[in-house]
Amino acid sequence: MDLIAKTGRTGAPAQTNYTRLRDLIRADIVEGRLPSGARLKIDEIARRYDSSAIPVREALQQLQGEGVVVFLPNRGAWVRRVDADFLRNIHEVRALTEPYLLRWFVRHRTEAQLDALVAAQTAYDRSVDEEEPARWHSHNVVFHSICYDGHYNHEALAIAKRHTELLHTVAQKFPVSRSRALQVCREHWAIIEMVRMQNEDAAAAIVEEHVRNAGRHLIERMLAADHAGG
Amino acid sequence: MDLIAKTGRTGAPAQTNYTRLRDLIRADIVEGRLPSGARLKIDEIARRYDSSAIPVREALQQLQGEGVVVFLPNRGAWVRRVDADFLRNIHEVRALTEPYLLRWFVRHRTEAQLDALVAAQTAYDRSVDEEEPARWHSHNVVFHSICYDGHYNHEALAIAKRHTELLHTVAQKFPVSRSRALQVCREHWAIIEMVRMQNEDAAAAIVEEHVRNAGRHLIERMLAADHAGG
DNA sequence: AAGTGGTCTAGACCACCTT
DNA sequence: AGGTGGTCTAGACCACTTA
Repeated sequence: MDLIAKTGRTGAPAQTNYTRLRDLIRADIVEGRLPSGARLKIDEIARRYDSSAIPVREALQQLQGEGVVVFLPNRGAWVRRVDADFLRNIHEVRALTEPYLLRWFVRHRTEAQLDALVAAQTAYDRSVDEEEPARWHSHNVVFHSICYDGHYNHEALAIAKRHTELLHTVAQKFPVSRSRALQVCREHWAIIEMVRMQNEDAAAAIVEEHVRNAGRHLIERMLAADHAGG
Repeated sequence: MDLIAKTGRTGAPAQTNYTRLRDLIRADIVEGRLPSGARLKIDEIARRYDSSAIPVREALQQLQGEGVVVFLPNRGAWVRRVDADFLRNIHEVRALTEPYLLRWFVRHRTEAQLDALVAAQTAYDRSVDEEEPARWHSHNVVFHSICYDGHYNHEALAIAKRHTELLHTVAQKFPVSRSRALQVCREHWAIIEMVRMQNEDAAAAIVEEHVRNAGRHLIERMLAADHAGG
């Protein structure tokens, strides 16, 4: 009973305590429950998730590898602080990798994938009208997942995934404006059109600009909130 | 005495045992003393570096984050196995990031940096004539370090550094042919010329081709060695 | 069904910060 | 000097593998 409660094991465990903790802590960081810059005291976290020091440390080490946690030897761990420079940096990398990833999708997409993309974007459109800003972003994630998930280059995907996770933490805190959300939808439809036409170069160019716009908007939002005294 | 021997601490320690182990193990992997695919048994490694289980595990977790070690929960750790697919994948990413990194260097280089680049390449030229193949690669690393090290984008640099490390492990095992080394030198001189002329687009185009050539050659060498029964 | 080796617990140790 | 909290040791535990 205790064991099941602690490890979440139901009967077929190939999961260890530290992988479980890693996933829980990552979710708490990505969703903003452990905010940017928060100190991660080992005992505190161990109590929070009903565990102990070593598995917590291992989880944090893995998360450091993913870039969401920072360790200072003998000084402890923190949630990585995301500032404007960092956002600019990862958007410049995204402006390289996302066109690259998209090109392969344009060449190898199936009709079913195209349909899924249209459906996802239709849901996004509706979300902007009907849901609150904090929920818009998950539609964005879905849209890009459809484009990239099947790519053969797992190293590039790992980089993209890391960026997506880190951006999620910020997107929660600084949701896009309504006008930007509408622009995102237009950009997505433009991408869909080029995917439909199998125009690889045009699709790549649009998504590159799309990423740059996203970066600019997010940084503006963050700086505005900071100056307002957030 | 024992403490100093164990931790390498001389009097001003801001280093922990696991960071020391991480650096030692990484060096052993990168230099090929712990070969691709090797099983990393915790107790064995602990004895090898005169330590114990927990610091070894932490070191290995960090190295997993860097991509040179792979963990399977409850199954242990291995030196990441580098195959042809993996090499193709990271070269495709490098073909994106290196032109990006080089562009900034072309715009912001100093005269002193240009001189350093010429000196480094001159040493490389000489090395191909005078040193054994296994030593050529370090000149390559120096050349690219000069171009990239000052870049503001630390996230892009981290990606590049990770790739450089992983490639070093393979470069040790499959040194380039003499003819390819000579071609590398020509490509480097072409890059230098464009850096001198501050022709950003041309420099980017050359380095992209340079990376693609390097990837092709390395994969060919690896496959040839594998078929020969490596 | 025993062995191997990865994982975790409790508690000691010790680096760093504050007073 | 004392306190906080990160790091490490010894040993128990337990998942997975081989026979």
